[in-house]
Amino acid sequence: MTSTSVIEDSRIQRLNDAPPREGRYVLYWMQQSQRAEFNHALEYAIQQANQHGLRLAVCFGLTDDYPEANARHYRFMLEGLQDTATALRRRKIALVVRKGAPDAVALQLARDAALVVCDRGYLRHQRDWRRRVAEEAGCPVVQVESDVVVPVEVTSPKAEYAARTIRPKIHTHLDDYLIELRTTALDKDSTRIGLDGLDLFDLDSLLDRLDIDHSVPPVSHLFTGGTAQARARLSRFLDERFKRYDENRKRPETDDVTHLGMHLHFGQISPVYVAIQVLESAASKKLKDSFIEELVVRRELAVNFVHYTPKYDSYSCLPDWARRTLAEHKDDEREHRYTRRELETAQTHDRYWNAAMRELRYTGYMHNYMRMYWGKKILEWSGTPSYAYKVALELNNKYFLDGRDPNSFANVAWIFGLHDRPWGERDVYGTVRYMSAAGLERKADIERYVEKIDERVEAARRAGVKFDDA
DNA sequence: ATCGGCTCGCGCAA
DNA sequence: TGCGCGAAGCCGAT
Repeated sequence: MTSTSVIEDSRIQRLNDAPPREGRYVLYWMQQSQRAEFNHALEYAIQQANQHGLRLAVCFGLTDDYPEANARHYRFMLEGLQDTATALRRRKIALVVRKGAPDAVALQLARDAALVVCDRGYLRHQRDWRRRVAEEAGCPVVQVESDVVVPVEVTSPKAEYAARTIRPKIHTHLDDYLIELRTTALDKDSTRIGLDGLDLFDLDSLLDRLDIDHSVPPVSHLFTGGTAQARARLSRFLDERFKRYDENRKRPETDDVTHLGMHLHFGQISPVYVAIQVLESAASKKLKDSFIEELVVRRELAVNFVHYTPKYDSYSCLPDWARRTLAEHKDDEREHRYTRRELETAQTHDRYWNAAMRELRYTGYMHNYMRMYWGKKILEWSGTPSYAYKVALELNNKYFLDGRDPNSFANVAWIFGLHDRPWGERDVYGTVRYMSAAGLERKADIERYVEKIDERVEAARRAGVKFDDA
């Protein structure tokens, strides 16, 4: 691994052809990569500011109608932004957070900018924001892709069929992209750039003033947002848990996982940084390989999916064979049927499933292995597969701290056959992969998982996590 | 404990 | 055109 301050050209894209112009500053419109370190967009913006002899402004648009987001997500994100504002100040940069639609905030501040730099998001609304800013800014807009290891179009020009088809494509490029990002010092002190923004100091009152859904409470007692927290989690994982990662990934009663998904979702830590830390650790090659498989291959398969599948959030995103077989079995008799409300409040006959749902509701997280079982049973217990898909995706996005991530859409669709292959045919599922409670009992100490969740729910309640419908 | 079949289609070899 | 093989499994046979 080499050390360099050069940012790979393939991470950088011009989003319009507006001519250069005079301006008071270079603007970095931070929206996805919410961090002050190992952020290619930020370093690129600093380099541009230095080249133009200008100061740098960094802005963030805080909208109160982000699709499906609620107080749980906002709290975690704002904790991270607090952290990021402090870290930027140490680099002589002010973070200007303004209330409003992200594209509108970026355009306000773009009026006095010579150049706008933005980071990259792959969901429909994230792309729409950037398209509008590119069309209306009146100055060059440059997008820098910093939240994947291999840029999405470098990996592949199309929607990949499965992990096995994207895996070799990603591995071909890994060495070219797993490189350190050296920081560049900003020449002109930009601490007092004279742009007013929200005060992030008092998060409670800021959250109160936002017109958002408060029915899902924050889970700060367990998960606090921010780059510092993310780094601490990573180093604790590497020191204490990584050695058991392989054997315990299918054991939800353990906690030998990173819990980095939520930090990656808000861009609070870079996947390139995480991968480098893991590869430089003393662990065995086998462990490193299985970690890279999750962090890079599967995560970037999800990015590939949402990027190249216009309807990534609709039942029609499923492969033909899966929709065909599920349609053939849609009238099969269901042994159990539950309403969305019964599912949401964890009132089924299945104690394991209820524990998984309660983990999600009260902690904002669910063990990776239980996510599969959780989704498969929603398919099994719903009237139709397309309704099951809708319910699974909605519950996922409402309660997971990292809901609405590309991974959310890929993981939920996987339940219904995406990126998978057919298996033995049975009722309701057709040839879509089935999972059983017996499998959990065989592979894990599932009773201990149920006990662990009972304790965790109790702790959450003591910390003030409460629901009106409970 | 371990193994093969289940069942579809991609991607590569020929 | 044929063939190997696959995002995390299940089940029954041995």
